[in-house]
Amino acid sequence: MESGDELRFDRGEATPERLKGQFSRLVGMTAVQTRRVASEALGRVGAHKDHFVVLAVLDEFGPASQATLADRTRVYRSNLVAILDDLENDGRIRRAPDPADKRRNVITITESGERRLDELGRVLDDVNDRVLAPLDHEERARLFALLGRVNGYLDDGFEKR
Amino acid sequence: MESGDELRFDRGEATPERLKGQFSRLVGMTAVQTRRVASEALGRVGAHKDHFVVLAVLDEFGPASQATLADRTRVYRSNLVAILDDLENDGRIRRAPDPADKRRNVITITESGERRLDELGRVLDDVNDRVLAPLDHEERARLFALLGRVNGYLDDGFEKR
DNA sequence: CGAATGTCAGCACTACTGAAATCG
DNA sequence: CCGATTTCAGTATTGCTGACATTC
Repeated sequence: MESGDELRFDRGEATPERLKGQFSRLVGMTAVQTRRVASEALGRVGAHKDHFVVLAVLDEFGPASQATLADRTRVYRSNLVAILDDLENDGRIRRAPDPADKRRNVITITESGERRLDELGRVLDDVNDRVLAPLDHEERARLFALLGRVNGYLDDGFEKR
Repeated sequence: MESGDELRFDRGEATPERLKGQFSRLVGMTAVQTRRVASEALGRVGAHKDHFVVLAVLDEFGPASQATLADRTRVYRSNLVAILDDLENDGRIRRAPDPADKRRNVITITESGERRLDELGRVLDDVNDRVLAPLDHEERARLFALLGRVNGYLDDGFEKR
């Protein structure tokens, strides 16, 4: 057996350590553990992952209907309803019927929502720092770039629904 | 504002694109999509993610009790039962009471199980190739190394239960 | 009429907890 | 008696589907 290789995912007949070559397992375990840290930290301030996502795209793209909000956040329209209920009850967003199209609601972030976004952003930045602690600045950038390319490819080249 | 950086996850006051700097979101979305491809491919041959994992560690570490098998695979003991039921019914493993300790079962992979392992390994290798298509050989190795370090850190430094 | 929108109800899957029964 | 092992029952969360009423 040849040695020296950091990791083996190349097609060998009977690979000794098959598990470590499985990307689905590696990325899956990392995601589960990262999610646990993130949702625990968010839960401590009474927030949910999607609260941040919705506020972030509202801040970045401006007011929008729930349908386009669902597209931008990748949160399903059906699940978005409860998230917006939460945010509305806390005064983080406004949900007003669109006069131009009575089917739609126009969702707008409030100033309270902007503050909340900053708060949640700090919480998640801290989570990032803790989870990515073993990597230095440059390595984190490389990891983001590589994962981002895989993710983008799965979105596009793999056909959407 | 400096430019030219591929991605920004460094702490800037009001980062314009906050979403793209969130590791939890990036790794989460990638994991979900990768899992979909993997479990679809495995489902086409009537298999489950954990079937492969269990067979792989049995092949690598040899016969073991369900408890140690659960530790090695990171499949919960409670969930492991059904997985072993499946594999046993298909003749992929043998489950025999341990004479030395009547609480335990000794799980052993059969020759049919070895063949199944090879088959599932090929299926998952193919999934890897399809999911990681946008990355060349070297980039895949880098991604594995980086993700592996984060994952290992979350296992150790973050304490286990 | 067909299509889009917000909403609700529910399903599937995964990760996880708790407890009972058996045995060391 | 305490602890470990297998098993079962059930929970929580997430991603996802389908249907319905309203409106374009």
